[in-house]
Amino acid sequence: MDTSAALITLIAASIRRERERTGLSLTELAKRAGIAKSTLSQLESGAGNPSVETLWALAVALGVPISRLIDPPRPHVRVIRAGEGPVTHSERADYAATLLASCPPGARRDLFRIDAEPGEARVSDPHNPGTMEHVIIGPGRALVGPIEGPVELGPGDYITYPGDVPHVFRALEPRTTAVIVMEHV
Amino acid sequence: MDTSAALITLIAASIRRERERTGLSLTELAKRAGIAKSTLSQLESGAGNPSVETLWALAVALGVPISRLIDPPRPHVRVIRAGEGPVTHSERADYAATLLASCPPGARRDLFRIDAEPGEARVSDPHNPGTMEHVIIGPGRALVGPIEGPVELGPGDYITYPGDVPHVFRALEPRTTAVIVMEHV
DNA sequence: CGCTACTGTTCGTCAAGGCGAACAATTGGA
DNA sequence: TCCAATTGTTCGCCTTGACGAACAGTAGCG
Repeated sequence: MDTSAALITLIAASIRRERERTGLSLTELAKRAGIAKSTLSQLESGAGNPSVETLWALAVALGVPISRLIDPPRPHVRVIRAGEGPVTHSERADYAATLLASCPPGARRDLFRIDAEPGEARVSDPHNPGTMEHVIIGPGRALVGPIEGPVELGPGDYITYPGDVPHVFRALEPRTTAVIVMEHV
Repeated sequence: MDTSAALITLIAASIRRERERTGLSLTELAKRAGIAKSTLSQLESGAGNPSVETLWALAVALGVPISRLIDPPRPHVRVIRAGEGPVTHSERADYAATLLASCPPGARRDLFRIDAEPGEARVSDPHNPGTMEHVIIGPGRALVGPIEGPVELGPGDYITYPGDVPHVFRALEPRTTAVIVMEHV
């Protein structure tokens, strides 16, 4: 319906407004996106039901993912204490992954807390194409990354790598913890 | 261009194919989505540049976020060592936020590492509507959450709350660290 | 063998999106 | 002050997406 369309457009308009000080006028944005400024004008005014191509061009020109222009939100406060929560992938004694925030609804990422002990490297099979993983090491040290080139990381270190190739996590010190953000396509 | 459109359609088609065994035919999906099956047929065949309304209806009927039907992937391995990286919001001596992974391109979230010392509570102004924050505490303790009801958290604890209301982060112990995933709409 | 109910396809029609040009309304130098 | 270069708006024209009906291709059952 035009309610959704209106949402989209308003969001796009607000994003542009934020960068208006940096000289991002309606005309300029239309030029960068390669769409008619008349089209953009109508869009921002709340009318219209843009095609994906148009929306795509707009998102690229704005430097934001299309999702930013579309998907709706959801509020809630939730706490999971250390030691609580569902434990997935706990098939081994030296590696426990706690699922903090699962993907649905409305999100594209899974959030895990890792508690690991030194031992065998844990090798993960490739996830869906386009998946990205973000790892932040807490206390401890670990060897993390694609199987063909893992990196040794210490407390506070951060690494990101494609999740659609085999990758590895191997704790190098006792009671090594980490946070993993698994981002789906 | 039709390359992007083709991508979208192919993805949608493959999602449906996955559920074909559960009786999700093209006709059935079109009916549920409230769009003409001719439209869906052309879409899945790779032709067309669907409007947002159409795509929206399709995504809802499939029970997947629109992002799933659109956004492309991106590969890369990147490491930011503790102490390195751009430091934003470091206006205070007792609170430093390091930006690990910024939102564009292709993502909907910002990833921060927080290093904080006990002191004044850091109050964040509301972000864009629909924003969600996920916080995982590393070493230390902190008071985190919406300003009207923050929660005391210890190592490994996790909390999520809306980012579009005023919220607070106050370290309770020296050298408290945390990981914050800020998820945009 | 039909008959039925379904699959997904292609056709013609209508409405709507996207385009460019012409349009007012502001700003900024010279 | 006047001219130039912006701003974002509104107009007709053309293309194209979305629709519904008619279409061919397949099971499944009496």
